[in-house]
Amino acid sequence: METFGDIIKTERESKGLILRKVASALDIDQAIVSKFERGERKASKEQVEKFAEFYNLDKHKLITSWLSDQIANSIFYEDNIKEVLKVAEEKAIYLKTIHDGK
Amino acid sequence: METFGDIIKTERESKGLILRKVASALDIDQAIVSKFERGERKASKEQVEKFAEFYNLDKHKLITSWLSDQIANSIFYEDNIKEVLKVAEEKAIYLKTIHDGK
DNA sequence: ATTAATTTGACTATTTTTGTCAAAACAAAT
DNA sequence: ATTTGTTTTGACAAAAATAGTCAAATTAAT
Repeated sequence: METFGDIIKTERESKGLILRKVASALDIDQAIVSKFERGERKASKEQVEKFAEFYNLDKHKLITSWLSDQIANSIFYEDNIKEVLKVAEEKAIYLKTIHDGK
Repeated sequence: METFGDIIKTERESKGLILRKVASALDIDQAIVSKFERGERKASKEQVEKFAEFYNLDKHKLITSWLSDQIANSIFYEDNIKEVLKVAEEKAIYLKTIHDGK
């Protein structure tokens, strides 16, 4: 249950890199990278992909982590989380079929 | 699997109301109500609650429908929808515990 | 064909998000 | 304990997304 921030922070530390280096390599302000790591700001999908490439992480897994963070943050205060997500899944899969099949 | 828009449109029609009436009762521009019904614009939570009250619908159910629409729209193009939602559920439930328990 | 109802789109205002920067806080090392 | 390196914070401005208003266009009904 790691957040996107946890993942990129752990990865950076395991590689012994400092924020400034990562920031310049990815062309993102280091203050922003710091905020990403602590979940204070939300990265764009493009930025998530940059991190995946830079740290050599599975892009799909990282995006899954990032997307699920956002969804979780948008509904954690609701009291019928499971129901909401169950319905959301049905709808998403339905939308997917008409999207693909269209 | 009804969307929020489907619900409020069906409800309006079953009660034989015209957009203008609903719009004025809820103090929302009729163009916006029309767009809500067709899913072209996203309502705020306050607006969803207004609709629930006006049409005498279960507030939680309507919010569930509205929230799930949004989540579905945000991920339907992903190819691992189920995984994303599974992780999101774990995270949301976790966040809920620290939120409540805090 | 007239009237009524809905939908569309352009426009503005407001809010939210984004990036940038410098200073503050913190940590490590000498 | 002061210097040096790193991370975090917050203020600010620019840019983008969202929201509401309105009138005209379209569609439907009588």
